[in-house]
Amino acid sequence: MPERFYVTTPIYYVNDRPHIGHVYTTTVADIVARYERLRGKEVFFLTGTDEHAAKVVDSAEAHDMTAQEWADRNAAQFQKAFEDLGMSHDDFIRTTEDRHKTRVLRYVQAMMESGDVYLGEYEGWYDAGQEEYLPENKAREFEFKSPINGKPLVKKSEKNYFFRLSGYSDGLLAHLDEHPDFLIPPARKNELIGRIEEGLNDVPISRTGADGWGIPMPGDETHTIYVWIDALFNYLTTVDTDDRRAFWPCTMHLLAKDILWFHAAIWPAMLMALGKCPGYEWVGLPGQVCAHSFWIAEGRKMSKSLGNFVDMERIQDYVERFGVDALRYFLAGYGPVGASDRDFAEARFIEAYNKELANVVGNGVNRVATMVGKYCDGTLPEPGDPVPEAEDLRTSVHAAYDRYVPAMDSVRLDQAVEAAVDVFRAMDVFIDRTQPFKRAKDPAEAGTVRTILRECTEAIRIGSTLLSPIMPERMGEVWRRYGFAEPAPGVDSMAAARAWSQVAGGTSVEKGDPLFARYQPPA
RNA sequence: GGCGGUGUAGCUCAGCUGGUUAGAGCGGAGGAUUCAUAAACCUCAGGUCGAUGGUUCGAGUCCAUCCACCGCUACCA
Repeated sequence: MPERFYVTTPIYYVNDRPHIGHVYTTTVADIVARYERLRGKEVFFLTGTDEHAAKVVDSAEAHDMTAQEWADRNAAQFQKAFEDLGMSHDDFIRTTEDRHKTRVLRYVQAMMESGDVYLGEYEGWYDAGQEEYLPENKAREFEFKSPINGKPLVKKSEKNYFFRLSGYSDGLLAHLDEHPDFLIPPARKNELIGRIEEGLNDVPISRTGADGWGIPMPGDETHTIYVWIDALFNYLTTVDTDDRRAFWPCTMHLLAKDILWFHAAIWPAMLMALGKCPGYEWVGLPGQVCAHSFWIAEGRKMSKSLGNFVDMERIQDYVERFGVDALRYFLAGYGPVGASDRDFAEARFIEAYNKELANVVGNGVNRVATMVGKYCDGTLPEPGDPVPEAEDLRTSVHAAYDRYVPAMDSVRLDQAVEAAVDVFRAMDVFIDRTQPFKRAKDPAEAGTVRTILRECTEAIRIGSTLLSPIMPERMGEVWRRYGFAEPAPGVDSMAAARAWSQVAGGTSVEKGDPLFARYQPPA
């Protein structure tokens, strides 16, 4: 029975246009999913759309559509974007689907019966645009206008259903203490603990006047389940089926830092509450919440007012110029996976592309293929005479491998990428030291040339395996050219790849076009 | 206001529990080579390690204070 691995992205707000933020989180999830599949695990990778916000109704009206039509149209844009980028998600959940709605109802019903959801009264300043209440002090700070769109806040008092978050601060703190890796990066965990220790209030989880859009509170049609609560449950509803239930608890939730509180405080508390209900004993807490930071665009914060979002059009432009895999490489290697924001800047992209992908990885693959072609008639030779420098190569490659695995396991994609590229750097150094191209002129050295090229081939096999979750298409092409076996599902191909001397001689090696053609900026 | 973080060569950053002349990559300069994508290779950076004051035989590396910026959060108006 293979180990299971369940990874999620947030479900994306269907009123948004897909942009670099969505693409980034989903790409990171995709890389994690591919890596874990390579580890031989049974992976379930989920993404989707969050559709029950009241603003969806407004936007639909503005476009002369029904809310459902509008949601359909926009959800399709996300689906297309992820499809175009080759994401390997196993399912795409939409909160307007019956399979989601029916289960959310059951969960909330159960928590009402257990007393963790109760009817109470809430008074506050409501921001209709954000569908959020602001506490009195906060509202005053913004002069009773929405901090987002500047529209006046509305003083509202209403009966609401509340979730008893206040009852879970000890439970949350204990969980964070017992599971040090529950929330990464560590800086976020400190923030979270600090905030929990300041005290937790119960949170309203329903609103009124939703006009039939959204999921009604069980037994009270006048209330609709607050969209955030509805949305969080997607992680559970999608796998709450007989054949998928074993994927719960979710292994990893990936998300951006702005929605950390919902995922690392409210969501786990809700799961604790639900897990106490009869029939839901199987509902445990997710293994890890991984909160990355933001991309900024060419040094400036992305904002609607600046209109400088890196949108799909711009992303497509990068894909056309550099390829999807190069985009993935940049996102992984230079992205805000840690606690600080990163700059999506063309100059950084081109530098990474030329210096690492073209000059090191692509060039290395090409370099060896050419030599095999010239010195061995394009056929991978059997090893020949010993070459002492090979020991250094193996040591370097294994050291890189051993840095890569823990980096991937902790979602430090930047470090993982660097380690993987180091394999190719080590191979370059090895070639420079041993100079097979000089030895090739001396017939007495034919045996060492064969050995050198075989060693290089091993390095390429291992390096391409490490890079394959990040650049599946290009690394697949390397495997094809060199005749390497494709990783088989269900076995830990990553662990197996570490061993040396796995490539059989006698297979032909194809040179092919440059893997990553050097990019010349238009002068 | 509180808590936390960051501030190291032109740029992007490494520097774990304090210890020989403070590192890498990129950019820039020179050289060498030809197996490779006009690329890969070698050499070259004398930078108050944000500021000041401490602890110590010895501090980017610990302590205090201050400055700048960032994050979470509170409060006042």
